[in-house]
Amino acid sequence: MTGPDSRKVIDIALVKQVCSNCNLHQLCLPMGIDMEDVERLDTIVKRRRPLPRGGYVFHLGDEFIALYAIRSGSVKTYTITEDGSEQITGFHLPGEIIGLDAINTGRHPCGARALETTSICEMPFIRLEELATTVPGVGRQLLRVMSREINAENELLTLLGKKSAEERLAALLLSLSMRYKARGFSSREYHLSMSRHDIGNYLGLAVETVSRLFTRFQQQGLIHVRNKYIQLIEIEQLQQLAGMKNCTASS
Amino acid sequence: MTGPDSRKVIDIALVKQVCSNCNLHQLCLPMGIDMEDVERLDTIVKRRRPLPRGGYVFHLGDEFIALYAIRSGSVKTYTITEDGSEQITGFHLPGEIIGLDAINTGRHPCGARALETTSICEMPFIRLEELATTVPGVGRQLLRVMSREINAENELLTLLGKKSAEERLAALLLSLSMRYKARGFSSREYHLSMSRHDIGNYLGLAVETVSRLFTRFQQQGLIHVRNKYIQLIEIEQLQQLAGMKNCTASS
DNA sequence: CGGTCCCTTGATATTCATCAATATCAGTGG
DNA sequence: CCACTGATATTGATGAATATCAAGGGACCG
Repeated sequence: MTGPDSRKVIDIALVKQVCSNCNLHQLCLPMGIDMEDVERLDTIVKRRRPLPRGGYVFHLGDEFIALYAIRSGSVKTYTITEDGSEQITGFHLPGEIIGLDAINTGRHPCGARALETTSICEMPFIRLEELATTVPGVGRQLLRVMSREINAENELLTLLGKKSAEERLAALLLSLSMRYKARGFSSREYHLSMSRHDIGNYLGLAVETVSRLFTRFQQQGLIHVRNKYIQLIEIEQLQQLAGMKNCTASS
Repeated sequence: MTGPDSRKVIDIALVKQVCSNCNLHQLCLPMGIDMEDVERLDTIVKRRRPLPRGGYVFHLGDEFIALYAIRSGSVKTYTITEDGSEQITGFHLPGEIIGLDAINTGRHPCGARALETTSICEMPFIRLEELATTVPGVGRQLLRVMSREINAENELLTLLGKKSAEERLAALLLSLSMRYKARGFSSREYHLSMSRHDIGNYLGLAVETVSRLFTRFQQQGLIHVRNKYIQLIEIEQLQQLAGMKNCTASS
């Protein structure tokens, strides 16, 4: 740590530590904002030390101070029902912003925990609002991100309201696949950072059902799973499965 | 209509046609914005003629031009899945704002139809954004409204993911009750503007299940239903039912 | 190397959807 | 006012999807 090139190492680390150099530019808050303004955004973003698996980004009921962007790793957000059981409301990948649901009440109505070692960018909301008044693009983008969030939840609603267990799992696997792809990772294989339990919770299914579906999909040659590592073999068939169920012989 | 006091009648109608005099002030966009600024908001709000039952506020896929506030009546928003079936994503009462999910893509990812004769206020989004840059309160309130929407959807997610049919219906009835109350109507009795089919669709249940639950609740003396008119008799028991299921003899 | 959590698999139970028949309601026109 | 029509709602019988219960195997961690 004190060798001749330690300064250089630190420099590289620092360079990576700003929005303008972040490869998630196109997904995160800076999207559609020009360079000059991104630099102003940079001044208010704080980086926190990496969170271990299971660490809290924020707790349920915490006072709302900041929005959080995921830099690397993954996070689950969840609420707790009156009877004490947890409902996971989302799995979040790098470039996504969490905490938006706290703006309304000033307290976090959900909690957020890291599913693996995770780096977070903290954006104090007051500073962000200030910035929004001087930089119109920031306000606009903030609205867009929130709108996107509403869209995502609408999709999940449809999933939980109308779809079978099969369709739900296929949809989740494909959703993760597409989102990893958008982030420059493989869309054919990835690491499931969440437990089977979490998947079941999120999809409104029992753990056992999820487990059975994994084995069945594998037997059908659609996927290949080995613990947390998954390969999607027949993506098209999965899409069929996720989308339309009553299409065995018809249409 | 052409009697001596017709002018007065018209005047009253006109007076009611502005945000500053709207009794939904505390729920709608003007919430927390001071009088002066509300008047500026007034200048961009357009009132449309009342929509008949079944009329469209906007269609699925329509270009996004404006947000819409409900002035009176009620509206359902819905998406259509790939296989053509509809998923209702919300029932909306006076004071609520719809269309927020279109900001992201510039197109409405859901449709919106009146459940009964309904009056709507149209707020062109460009004008609203302009206003937000000059009046910070407007931008802040817009974010808050969106945040509230995300919260509402999170609750629905929990409902669809974890709760039994009984719990879901009880929760919906109570939600409507509370929302009517906040609008100055009775929380003990109200008019169900949506069909049983819509209720089932929204809650992820078959129509028949909804119907059976209504009769069962009635037999248990919890409610009294007659067609679309409903009275909540045992609100506390309904809350029990909506919240925690495994509490018959235990805890 | 032992403990604990996580995952898988099988047997059974339950909830709710589906199918089918009737009943009721809201219009429409005779 | 009444009969007629289609939409909407209720009710019963049956079945399928999925939860629950129970037990064993495997992975991860100190």
